[in-house]
Amino acid sequence: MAPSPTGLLHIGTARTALYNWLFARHHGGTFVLRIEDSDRTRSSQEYEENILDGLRWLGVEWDEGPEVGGSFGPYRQSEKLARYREVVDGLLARGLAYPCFCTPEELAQRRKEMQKQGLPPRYDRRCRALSQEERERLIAAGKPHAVRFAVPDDGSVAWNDLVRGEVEFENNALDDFVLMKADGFPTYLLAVVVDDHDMRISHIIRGEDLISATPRQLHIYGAMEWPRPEFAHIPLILAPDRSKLSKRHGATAISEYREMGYLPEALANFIALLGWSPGDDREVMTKEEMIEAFSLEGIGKSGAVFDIEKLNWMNGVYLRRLTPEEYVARARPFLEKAALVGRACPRPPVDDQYITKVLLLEQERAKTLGELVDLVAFFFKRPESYDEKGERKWFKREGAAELLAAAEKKLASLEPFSVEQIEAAVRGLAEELGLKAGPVIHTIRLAATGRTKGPGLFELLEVLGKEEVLVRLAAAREYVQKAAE
RNA sequence: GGCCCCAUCGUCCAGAGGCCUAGGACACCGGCCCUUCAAGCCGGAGACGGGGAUUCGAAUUCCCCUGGGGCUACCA
Repeated sequence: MAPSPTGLLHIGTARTALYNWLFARHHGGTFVLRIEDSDRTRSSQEYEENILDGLRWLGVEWDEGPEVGGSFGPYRQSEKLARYREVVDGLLARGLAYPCFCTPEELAQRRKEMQKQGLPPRYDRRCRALSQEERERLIAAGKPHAVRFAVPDDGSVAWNDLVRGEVEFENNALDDFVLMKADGFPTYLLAVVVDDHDMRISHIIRGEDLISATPRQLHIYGAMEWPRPEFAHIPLILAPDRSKLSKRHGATAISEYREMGYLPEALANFIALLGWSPGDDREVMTKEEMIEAFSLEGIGKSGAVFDIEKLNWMNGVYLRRLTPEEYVARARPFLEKAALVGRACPRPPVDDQYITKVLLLEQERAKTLGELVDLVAFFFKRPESYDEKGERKWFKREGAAELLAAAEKKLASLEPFSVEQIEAAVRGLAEELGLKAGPVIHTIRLAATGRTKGPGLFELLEVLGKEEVLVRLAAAREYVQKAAE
């Protein structure tokens, strides 16, 4: 797996890494990570860290690569420039590659003209025709140049793609592609081949967007007389409009999902299923199960739309399966980040026990840890307003203020302030008022939380504590009375 | 435009000639449970892009069309 650090770890890249990892684990192979930083203008340390962090967070551990080492390093292309130079010089010496003195500006200009004439925009190979003397003269004169691969005029290249089957490209459809840029950095095409060979890579599993890079890579293997690895091109992850998923479609970085409160195991599980299936109807699977079931045959050929709804569902499943301890440990940082913990509500004291109770009360409802923050906010902050619809339905009712006053009185005398006691009190109150339990419960809920939805009322009130409940009930009562005037 | 790839419910997958009156999951709709929401349970609606061909028989094989996507840089 060889991501280039020119952006945050993308969902697609993460899935490719996951497939590589599952494949390696399934077959007892070695999963190699390499940083493809051959574009020095776009690569950055920050992105590299984001990628490494993201992969580790997802549980995709590499056996060889940056930070862990290995016997076939370096694992960063910027650190092995001399090696690429050596390969290029060999190709140059054998006439399989040639220096090109055309400037990027000239090339762009010619491309534009060809397009205008309705021709495919290709390199005209003019530097291929230069004589040896001319080349030496230009090089001696210090003219900057790139090195291009001399693609044969006819014939074709083909390979048996492990996902797609037989794929073939005609040579005459191929440009004389650049192997080394004028700045001495290799292009992707050269670097991957050299690295894959040096690192003894047996299988290359990558996105379909690189399928057209394959014939050119194959030519380099041929020219170097190196054994070819196997190729498997997996379909792309699509946006809802079925185009390649990109930033304009919303969150595409793994780190963004992490920040939103998705669990790594849920995200990994979901992403794995985008384009792969174990062959049966299993969906929620552990890493071990996926490793066991993984095969390239199980990978589909068509692009998969990233459906956030299903991810949300799956995240909810994982959230609910967490043990209380794990769940609280993972959720807490989100509360802290939202500054809910540590500030606000005077009573009861916001301590570990309180936080745990609050969190557990909402475990079933949250789809993400980020969403959880909103769900539990009222446990830390008194309601500043009341749900509009709820207000119309419960507060504008005849006798709402009286109901709240009666509830205050009744709850004030409870000892202990427990679920059972509260339930008995509230139900008793309904009876006294000649009402069904529903209206009473809903009115109290709105008063205590500002909301119409949430955990069971009795449980919620117990956690909030008597004192706090009474304060809120009084505030709501006053609010209702004032609104009635 | 050229080259390459793809084509089953709205979405993700199952299906590798008869087991398919096409199965599962998300979403959607209805019901149950119930103090609300959520969860859970039960049920419903919903697809083989079109046309040829091969075959006793095609979602599954072949061809054409159509549609979608990717690539087309001294990016990767």
